[in-house]
Amino acid sequence: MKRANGKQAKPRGRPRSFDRDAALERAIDVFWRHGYEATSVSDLTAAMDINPPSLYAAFGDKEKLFLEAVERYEQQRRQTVTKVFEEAPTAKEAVHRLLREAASELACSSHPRGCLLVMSDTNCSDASAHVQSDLAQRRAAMKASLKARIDRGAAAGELPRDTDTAALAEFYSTVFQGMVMQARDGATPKRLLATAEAAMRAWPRSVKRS
Amino acid sequence: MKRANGKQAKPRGRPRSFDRDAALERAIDVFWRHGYEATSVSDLTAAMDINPPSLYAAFGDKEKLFLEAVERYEQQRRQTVTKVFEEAPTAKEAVHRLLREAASELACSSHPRGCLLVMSDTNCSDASAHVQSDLAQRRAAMKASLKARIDRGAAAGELPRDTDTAALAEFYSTVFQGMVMQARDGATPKRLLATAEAAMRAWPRSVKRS
DNA sequence: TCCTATCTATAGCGATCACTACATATCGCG
DNA sequence: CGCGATATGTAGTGATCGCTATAGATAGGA
Repeated sequence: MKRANGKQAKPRGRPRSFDRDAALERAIDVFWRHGYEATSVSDLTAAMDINPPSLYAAFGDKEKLFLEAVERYEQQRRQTVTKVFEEAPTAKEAVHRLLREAASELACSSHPRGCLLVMSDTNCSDASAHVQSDLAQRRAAMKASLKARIDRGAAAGELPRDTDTAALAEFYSTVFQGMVMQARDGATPKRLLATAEAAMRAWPRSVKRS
Repeated sequence: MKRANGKQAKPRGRPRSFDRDAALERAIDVFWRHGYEATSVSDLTAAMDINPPSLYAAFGDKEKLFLEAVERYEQQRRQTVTKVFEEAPTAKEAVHRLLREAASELACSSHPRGCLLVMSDTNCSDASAHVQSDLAQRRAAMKASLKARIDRGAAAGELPRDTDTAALAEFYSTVFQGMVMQARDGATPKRLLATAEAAMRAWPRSVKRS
């Protein structure tokens, strides 16, 4: 809004007395734990250690804060996924690494369980329809990037010619979202990994003997 | 509570002016759409076409009403699943039918999308921990009955001897929960069916040629 | 008919929701 | 220093939350 030309201007009034980035990280943690609607503004101000007016001045309102939290969360996720997709030699290996990474990450003890993008999309009233459609778009984008990586493998001849890559991408997205729910229900990284390995058995096999 | 001996006693006071079962069905529909926390008592009284005191007299409170709704919902589901498990000749066929039935049911237009047991387990505050643990128990029971059917097949020699049936049950539970989320995001029965078929490719294959 | 029991509708309880008016504090600039 | 600008803490706004006190309505039993 106010920073469009110079990289750092000189703010005129009283300076902010808290670290905006650190506060946003705290907000991500709370939203990650409870989702959008179930997180109250007083939950947020308590976790961020600021008062409501500071929150509203710095982030707009609860919805804008959430969307900014989601954006930052997903930037980091996107970085990981992109790296996995680029470094894996084949589409199968890319999916395999993605699910293995998910198995260890979804039940990691250093942050809340599950995925922020999935934590807010059930148990919601009509009031948050705008937030819901934003999240749905992001999930669709994730599925699309998975399909793009599979298509690359298909173009390289890694898959049977009649493979439905959209269906394959949807299947592995489904497995991922299921793993999120399992992690929420207390699944260990080990059990999530077993599920990931099982899912890889569904990878299309060539008709001719390999 | 009050009806323990005779099958139908003669109530003394003013009779209830609404159909308790029909009202419960309406409540199931609302909870199914929005989950537990995101459904307000006024949402419920509006849908059930009664006033708050009638709701509280007939069902206790919002939590008891939800648990009763879940119980009725699951009784019906359990009936279907039990029938599928008993009639299918093999464990593989049982799982296959279960996923196909889920594909058509989760995106059926005659009721809300998704599964009531899954609709309430994200986006929730600490206040509903009791409800959450009830739902978690029910999901665990569903997974256990799936494992029991697979074990029956394993005992009949349908599976490789070293098969981890618990992991297999967990994998197909994961796929089911993922399908619930996909249905929430607008997946059609056709696409859900494609995902179900993909999941069946992960069924363990015997080492020796069949 | 009157009493008790139960259900019904109205109206409102205290608590919490997302959010903000207001006065005060702290900065750059003149 | 004073002045405008921005941030801060206090203390609240009206709306909604889950839930209920109360009084009137409607039944069976005396």
